[in-house]
Amino acid sequence: MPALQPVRGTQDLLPLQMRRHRAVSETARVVALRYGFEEMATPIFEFTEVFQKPIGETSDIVSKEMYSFADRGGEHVTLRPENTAGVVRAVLSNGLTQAAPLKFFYSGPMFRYERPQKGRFRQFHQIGVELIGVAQPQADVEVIAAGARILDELGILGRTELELNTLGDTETRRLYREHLVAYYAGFRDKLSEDSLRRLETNPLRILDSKDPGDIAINIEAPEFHRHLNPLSTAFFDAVKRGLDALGIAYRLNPRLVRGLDYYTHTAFEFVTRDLGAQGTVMGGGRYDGLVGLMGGPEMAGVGWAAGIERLAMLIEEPAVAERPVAIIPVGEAAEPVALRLAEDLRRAGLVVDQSYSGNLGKRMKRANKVAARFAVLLGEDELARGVASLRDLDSGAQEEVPLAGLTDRLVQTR
RNA sequence: GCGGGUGUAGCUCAGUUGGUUAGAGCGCCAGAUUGUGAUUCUGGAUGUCGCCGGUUCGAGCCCGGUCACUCGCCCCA
Repeated sequence: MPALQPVRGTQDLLPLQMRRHRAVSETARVVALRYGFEEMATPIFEFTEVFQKPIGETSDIVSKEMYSFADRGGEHVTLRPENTAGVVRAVLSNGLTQAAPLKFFYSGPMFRYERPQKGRFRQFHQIGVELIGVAQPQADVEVIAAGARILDELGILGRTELELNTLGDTETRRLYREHLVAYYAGFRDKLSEDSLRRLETNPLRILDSKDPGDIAINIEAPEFHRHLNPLSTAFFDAVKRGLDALGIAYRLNPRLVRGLDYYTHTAFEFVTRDLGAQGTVMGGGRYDGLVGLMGGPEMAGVGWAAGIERLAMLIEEPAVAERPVAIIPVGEAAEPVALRLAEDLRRAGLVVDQSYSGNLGKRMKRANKVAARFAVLLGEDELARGVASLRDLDSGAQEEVPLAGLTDRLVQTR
């Protein structure tokens, strides 16, 4: 039995779970389309450099979580750990910068070499939207609104809370970072090991530390909002006003930072308490500067990504699609008739289940197992009279229906 | 990468201070019912006790290692 195991951190999506995934990605796709985001897809692997610089050399993702390898031609490629960099690469590769604003929706697998946990996998799936080429705060508001709408249509908006913060523009961020490093430098002997490391890699992260000693130090740390320049403040105010106007509730969280280097201004996360340690269900923000960083023109951008597995764990069991009609031939002579009838019904759009062997009792059991709504019984005596016995499997009522009118009859009962 | 917990049938889980043929429920298969399912009754099959090694007369149980899952840290979706 322990024969073949899936690779650590990967999982099979059997029909039960696949239905949940499909419900999430399909709901998201339909809603995103209403907001004007068009579906697109990029390759699941790219040249390593596509991710390296944008995400940041010091980020956890690039420094220790990427599936990178040299292919047979010696090219250094990486399984995508996230999709924003890939989308921006596609924009540049296809010369789409002239067509801004660009609005994209995507859905697909991502790969990170992390320690698996509840709601955390090495191959996982994300849905996401990107709005590229709009520097106005309305874009942030629309992107967040689309996310909230999707969560709402999935029936889980009430189980999440929107946390909001601003990272300021590039200038603000650079100055604040300098202040922070200067402040923490005075506590080198008191900071936790993790935070000492963060001081080198991403000092903003120290603000988010859970270490009691760090928390004490953080009380006196320079406050970010005091370093925001007027432009950044005005931008953030406009985003908040927009959300207020739409009635989208949020909680300001000055400690909310993003793991990826390319974020500026708005940062947000929809979090839940229902998934243990992996509370973030959707996260994103503004990334002005990313397009330029990747070699394109200076171009604004804002977007989010959400984990399909995490969302799938939160939603109600999706209803199974349409219940099938079970075709049950009795005797050799009925087999070809049943085969044709099944085709006719399918052509008419009905879901049809066929049984392959066994006596009538066995085939009825199968019909029951696949949750068939009706069973169509075709025996010698029915054939002789050009009829079929139509059995309602819920009520048990059974009647004879002329074969010629069977399709119409079943289509009407859908 | 660090710390804790758990691995027994397809699934959920019992299994006494180490003791001889390892159990239950559900599911599965068959029969009661050779043209009528989901109910009921009767019967049946299924295990490298996660894996490797050690201790012991004897290991599902104790010890070491390993793999997987899981919870927390880290990080994030």
